[in-house]
Amino acid sequence: MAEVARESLELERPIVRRSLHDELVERLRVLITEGELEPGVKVPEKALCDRYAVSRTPMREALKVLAREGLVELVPNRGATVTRLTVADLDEVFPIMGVLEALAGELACKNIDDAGVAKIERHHAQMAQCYEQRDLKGYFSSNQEIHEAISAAAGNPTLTGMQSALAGRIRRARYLANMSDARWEEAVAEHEAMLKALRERDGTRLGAILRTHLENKCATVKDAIGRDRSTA
Amino acid sequence: MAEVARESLELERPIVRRSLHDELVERLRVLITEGELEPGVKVPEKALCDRYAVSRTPMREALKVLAREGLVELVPNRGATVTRLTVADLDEVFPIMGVLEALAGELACKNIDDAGVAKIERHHAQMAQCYEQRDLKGYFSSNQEIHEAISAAAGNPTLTGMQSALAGRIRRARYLANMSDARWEEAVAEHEAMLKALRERDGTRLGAILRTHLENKCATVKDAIGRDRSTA
DNA sequence: ATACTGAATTTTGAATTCAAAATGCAAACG
DNA sequence: CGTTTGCATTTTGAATTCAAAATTCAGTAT
Repeated sequence: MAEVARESLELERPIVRRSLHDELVERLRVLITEGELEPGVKVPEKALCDRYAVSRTPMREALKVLAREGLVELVPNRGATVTRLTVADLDEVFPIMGVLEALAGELACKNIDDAGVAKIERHHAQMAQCYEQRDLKGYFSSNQEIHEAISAAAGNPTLTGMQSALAGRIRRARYLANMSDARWEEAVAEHEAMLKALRERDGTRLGAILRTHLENKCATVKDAIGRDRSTA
Repeated sequence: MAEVARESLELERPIVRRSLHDELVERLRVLITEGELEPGVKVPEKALCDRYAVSRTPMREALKVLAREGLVELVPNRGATVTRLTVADLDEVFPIMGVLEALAGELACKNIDDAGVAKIERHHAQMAQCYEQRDLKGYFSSNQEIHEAISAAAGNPTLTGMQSALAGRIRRARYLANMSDARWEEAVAEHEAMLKALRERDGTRLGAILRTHLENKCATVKDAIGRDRSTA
């Protein structure tokens, strides 16, 4: 009978059909953060429509969303431009990132299990190795994974979402090429302290470390931007 | 000569012509926070288009933006529904609000001038008076003005924007009708402490007070929601 | 009577169309 | 020779149109 068949059917997650505009939001975000669309330039709506073979409707919906994220600026009747990243922007964004990461750290200490800590330990080891080899690219990559892992461990999707939105806004500063040896060493030391606090589940201390870590990072990035006018 | 005329022209702020979709975002936000569009119901796209005499294009753009703000949920091919506000949501949002307000408080202490403090003192007096008269509506109103004034004094538009987005998300809980006398008294005491810290420009203390203030508020709101199933 | 089937209707996503605004450009004027 | 003015072109905002998907509902079979 029908009953049996119905109960034997497992509940699978529904096939995710994404809307065009959702897809576009992601694609455009990449274009901007990767630097293909440079700060200050007008977003070529028509050209992008051709490129992705979509009409202007979903493209414009995507631009509205990106505007809200702060990646582009929408001037009525004059289209979209990629927002410039100024030093003032960094001074606005980094302190916020700081308190959000601190909160994430606190929550992570409350919720994380040993397996979670172990995972972060592995990322940390990876990062330390990159530091030894002066592999800046690899260092940044595992560094990001650590911060994302902490955020995930906090178990607060809203928080994680806000963090990634802010991170996206400043990622464009391709400061990757710029980090003094002294600062780099300091950053690694800060990460050691983080890991220790996390092992001990000391949320307050981890939060404080993360916040100053971000403050220092802000100074570093501002410094890099000051030298490289192309991002401003 | 032309020079003279040109220099005599003052630089005025440009006439703001808002796009339809921008206007709609605000209107819809009000509909949702004021409760005309109740949590859980499907957003009647067609009806709203008729109501505001616009076509579906700007309406859908507005819904995309609201979805990103978390006020509506967009399911592909199934339209928009007003997001329900669950206790879990509050547990996510309030801690974030807490650290953002704390940061705003810290920054405000750094930047605010005496006139700014005086303005907040006035709101505070107003609020205290409402408390004496047990005027809950008025109390909430001046309460909100105080928090907004602190945020404004922080001088960080990004921060203020994030705060108002989060506030909008939880404002719908019309917990206005629910606040125990004991909690109310406590809240007023917390506000007294805030004002004192602000007068003394003690950012760290103000931040800490704001954060616990929000934590307490969260407990109160959760309590109210627990009783009133219509919001959940 | 109840549960399934399938066609009609409605709703949604996206392309196209249309009007208004901005931009570019060249001719006219000082 | 440099400005300014008016026109043509392009770009933008919004309405309309069209196709695909979901929903509704009547009819059928069990």
